[in-house]
Amino acid sequence: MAEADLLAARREKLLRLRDQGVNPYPYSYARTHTVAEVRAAFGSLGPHQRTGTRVRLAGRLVALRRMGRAAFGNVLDRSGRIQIYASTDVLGSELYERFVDLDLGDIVGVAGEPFTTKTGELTVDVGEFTLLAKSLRPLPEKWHGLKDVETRYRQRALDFIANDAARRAVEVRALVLRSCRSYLDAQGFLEVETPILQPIYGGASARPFVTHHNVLGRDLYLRVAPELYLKRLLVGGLEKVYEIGRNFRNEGISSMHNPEFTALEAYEAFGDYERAMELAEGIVEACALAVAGTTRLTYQERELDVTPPWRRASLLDLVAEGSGCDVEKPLPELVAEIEHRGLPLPPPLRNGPKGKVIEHLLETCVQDSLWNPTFVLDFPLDISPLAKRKRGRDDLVERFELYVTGREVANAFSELNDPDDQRERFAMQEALRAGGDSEAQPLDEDFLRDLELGMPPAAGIGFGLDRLIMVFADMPSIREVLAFPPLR
RNA sequence: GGGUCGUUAGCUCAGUCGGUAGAGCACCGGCCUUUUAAGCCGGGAGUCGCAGGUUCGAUUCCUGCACGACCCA
Repeated sequence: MAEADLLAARREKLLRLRDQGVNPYPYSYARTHTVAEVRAAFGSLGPHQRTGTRVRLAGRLVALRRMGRAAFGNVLDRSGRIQIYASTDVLGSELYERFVDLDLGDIVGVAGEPFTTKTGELTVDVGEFTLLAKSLRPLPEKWHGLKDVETRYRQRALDFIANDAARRAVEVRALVLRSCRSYLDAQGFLEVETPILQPIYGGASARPFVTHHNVLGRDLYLRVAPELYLKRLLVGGLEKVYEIGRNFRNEGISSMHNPEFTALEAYEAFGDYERAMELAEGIVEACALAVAGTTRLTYQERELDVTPPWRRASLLDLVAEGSGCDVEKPLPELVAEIEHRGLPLPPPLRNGPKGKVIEHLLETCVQDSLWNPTFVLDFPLDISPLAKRKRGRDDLVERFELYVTGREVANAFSELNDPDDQRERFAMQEALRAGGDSEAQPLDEDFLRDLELGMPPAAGIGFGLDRLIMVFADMPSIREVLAFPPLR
């Protein structure tokens, strides 16, 4: 039937119900049990058992199998789906006819006795039912469901009705956020909120979105990271702070990138990046236990073990091993060797900075192999303007990136707190910007002034939570873990 | 930005070496009191993504565009 006819048929039924005095959109329903609660209470019965009790369920009617004067259906609520049974024996013929006149997709309340069928399936024998919301549109196919990716993303509510995995991803996000908060709260951290609209952006190498404040008459940036504000809280003596919120980076969309993404940043005074590693292990372990009950997971049909402690490897060692290149060479010689070996190198990188070349080698020759959690340690100073120099190496900083399933999920430093060094780093960034690097970080005088007050040495870490959620939700694309993915 | 693939009924998909299209589910009617992708009988349902081109004729071939997926930058 054409879609218009399907819609018209439901509209006619809606009118008919109103004529019969039925309110198709009543105000509330006193539910006593979710589906999961019914299963928890009665799930262990053998076949052909009655319970002698009555439950009130509410949810969406997602299947209806008529057999003359009896029918089976399925009701789906937040916690799952359960079979229901309706018969003229219990309802009488008039109510029964009304029951089987329900449409797939209708939201209903049903009250009745849980029992088990001859096959042992837990079923609710409907004694009363109430239409709670008439559905005026057809549902996707019951067996194959809704598969078309474009429709799934454009009509996400329909996707959540039809696909359990889509709903599960929303739940996993909530579990991950809750676990991060519980872990950090238990460690004595304070959850804070810092500006999203910023007069100067900073804290990450990225191009910003620009917006405009009419009353102030000035442009503002959507933050690319909360880092500089969180550090100013450290200066202010808050000592252990974290923020969970949206960052915005003006870049493309891919299976790993979304222009707005959820970040967790945590800063702890008096620690260094060793402490940040402990935090990373603790946070991920807590999430794994909350979502899966174990730290031995499966991601995309491959085993993934996130049990701490994790592998630690130096960036330069990994890159040297993965690319075969001598990364201690000066930039021109390194570029020559890369090209001699036939490795890809985007032309703009040939002029450096050298750190970007090494980072590129990490991405192209190493990262895919970093499946179980791996701390990649000690980054080049020239691409790390907010991190403290590595003890004993002037060209490196105490910084790590955490890789899981071949993807970067976190980035952490021993935070730079020497205001004069920080000013020099900003100057290096300004020079890069002058050289055409649109992602270089702008100098922030207010931040420097606060650093001059004295910021305690500190561990700092930032997680891309969407990517972490992908791991725990076993999803291959960031769009699958966004309730409403971006659309063109 | 580049390459490859895709877009057919509400949904999931076939198909047409160029002659305006099919199935299952869903929907409508009938039968059916333990089904669970229920079953049986019957029925209706399509601008074949959009716009051009070639052709007697295009859903099919060609070009462009839109949207999407994957890969590359």
